[in-house]
Amino acid sequence: MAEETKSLRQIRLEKLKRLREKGVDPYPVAAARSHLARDVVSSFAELEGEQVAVAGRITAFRTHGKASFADLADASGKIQLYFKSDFLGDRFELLDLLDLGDFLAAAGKVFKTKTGEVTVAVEKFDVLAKGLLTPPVVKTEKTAAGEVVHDEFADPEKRYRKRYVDMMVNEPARDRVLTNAKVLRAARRYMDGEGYVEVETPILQPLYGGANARPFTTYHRDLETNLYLRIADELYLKRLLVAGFEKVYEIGKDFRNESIDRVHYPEFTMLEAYEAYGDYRTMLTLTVGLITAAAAEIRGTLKLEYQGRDVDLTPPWPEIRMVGTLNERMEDYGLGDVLTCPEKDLEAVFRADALSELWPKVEGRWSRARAVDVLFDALVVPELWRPTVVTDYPAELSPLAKRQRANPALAERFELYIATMEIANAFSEQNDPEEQRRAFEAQAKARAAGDEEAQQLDEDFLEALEYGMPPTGGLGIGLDRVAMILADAPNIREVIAFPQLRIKK
RNA sequence: GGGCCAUUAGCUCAAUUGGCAGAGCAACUGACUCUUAAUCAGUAGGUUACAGGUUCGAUUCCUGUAUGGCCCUCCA
Repeated sequence: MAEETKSLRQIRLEKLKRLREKGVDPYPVAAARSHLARDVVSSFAELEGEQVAVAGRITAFRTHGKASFADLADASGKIQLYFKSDFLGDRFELLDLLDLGDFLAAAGKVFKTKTGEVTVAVEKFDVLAKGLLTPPVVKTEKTAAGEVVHDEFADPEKRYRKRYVDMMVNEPARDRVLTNAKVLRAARRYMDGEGYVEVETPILQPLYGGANARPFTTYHRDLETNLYLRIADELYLKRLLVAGFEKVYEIGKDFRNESIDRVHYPEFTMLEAYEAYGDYRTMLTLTVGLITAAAAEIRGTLKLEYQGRDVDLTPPWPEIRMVGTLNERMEDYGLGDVLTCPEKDLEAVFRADALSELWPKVEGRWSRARAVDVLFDALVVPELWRPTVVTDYPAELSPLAKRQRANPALAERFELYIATMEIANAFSEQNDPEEQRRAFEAQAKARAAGDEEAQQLDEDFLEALEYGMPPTGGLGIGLDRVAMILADAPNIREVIAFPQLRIKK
């Protein structure tokens, strides 16, 4: 600990000691509170002249000799306190022993100052928790142009490492985490309202499946076996459809052992839902309903701004066909259809100057489907700003989905993109055990060829399918990303309360 | 894994060509009984991320390391 920190802390320790010498308990068990800060302000008309008791953290002091003002912040907002020696007598001197960051309870009459600020004229106050460390002092100035933040606690590393300090002093940081909580609540409310049953399936799994990703591995001592942290809930939720459940959903963390960037985080929150007798169109209706309901509930509008650009969530959302759109975009290369053209021609496209930078993405694990996926990601996805539903994915990229009857090369599947982020992914779920086995075997082949993210063959899941699973629509929604959109968060870590950083040695 | 950039007081940031490391906020002392980035006067606070190198002299130039950010790569 730096010398300077020690001395600031030392000063506070001495104040703590002096409080105790004066018979003040700096850490009492409980506090009486009659009103939230915001409610005192909003109900001023009724509360003027009435006694209130508020409690919170001291965020500012403005002393004037025998009178002092302080700002007291609780979860609802801020209220100004007015300490006057006439009201407080000997207790007024205790103010010298208070610091920014301390928790305080204060009781007194509500009034409005000369300058019009709703304030509590404190007649009695109690220390609730003495702080020993000095929080960063962030001040906001009200100007004609709006609020200006001074000395903002803004260093990304400090903010993420001491997230409780970040959220203590930066209200927007707190709000983004709160928005995440609201998304969870809105999603549950919507799914429950649609008659879905919320279930829990294993996080520790003997085999991982349901997505293409590298897992985290752990070891169970008593079972004497390696287990994986799930990368998806999918295969267990489908077993529940075999079991006789018809509408199930799960909200939980999935774990994928990949790097962190603006939109990816190794433990992220996924909503998965499965509906018997539904298909991917059923799940699209559900997705639109859930996301618009969440936006309306949390933001009060469907017309949002994300990172300075308008995002209108008003349905219907445009639909584009993945392969069809790509074919249009690739007309200059004279391929015709990327799914049926000679594979050599498709490969040649990656040698063309304009696309040569994409070659490393397919080199070494070439397949037509992968090539199509890479091209779509590079050429089309960056343009998908407004909510866009993408259909007609190659079946090969969708091993857990049913094939389209009219065109077996394509899967019954959609992905939803908003602000170029993949938000949702849904299929008509494969329920033919033999088709499913073939798809798994193709994955096993890709795996053997070096694709570390290809899926494993899950015999128990296949056995479950052999008992019969009804035709089913399935859906996954990345809830952190929904929260990003609704919180206007530039980075997925902003909506996560305690994002992981490298351990500092 | 690769490229670029950053790291100075508790917090936010300066420091000219390589020449005594500064300011605001916070803290401390004092003044002030309606302030709100309160104000005014004063005081204290530093291993310039870490380890080396070049130099009479390094916050500054060089090398390495650590951590972080952004952009690539991979996952949703």
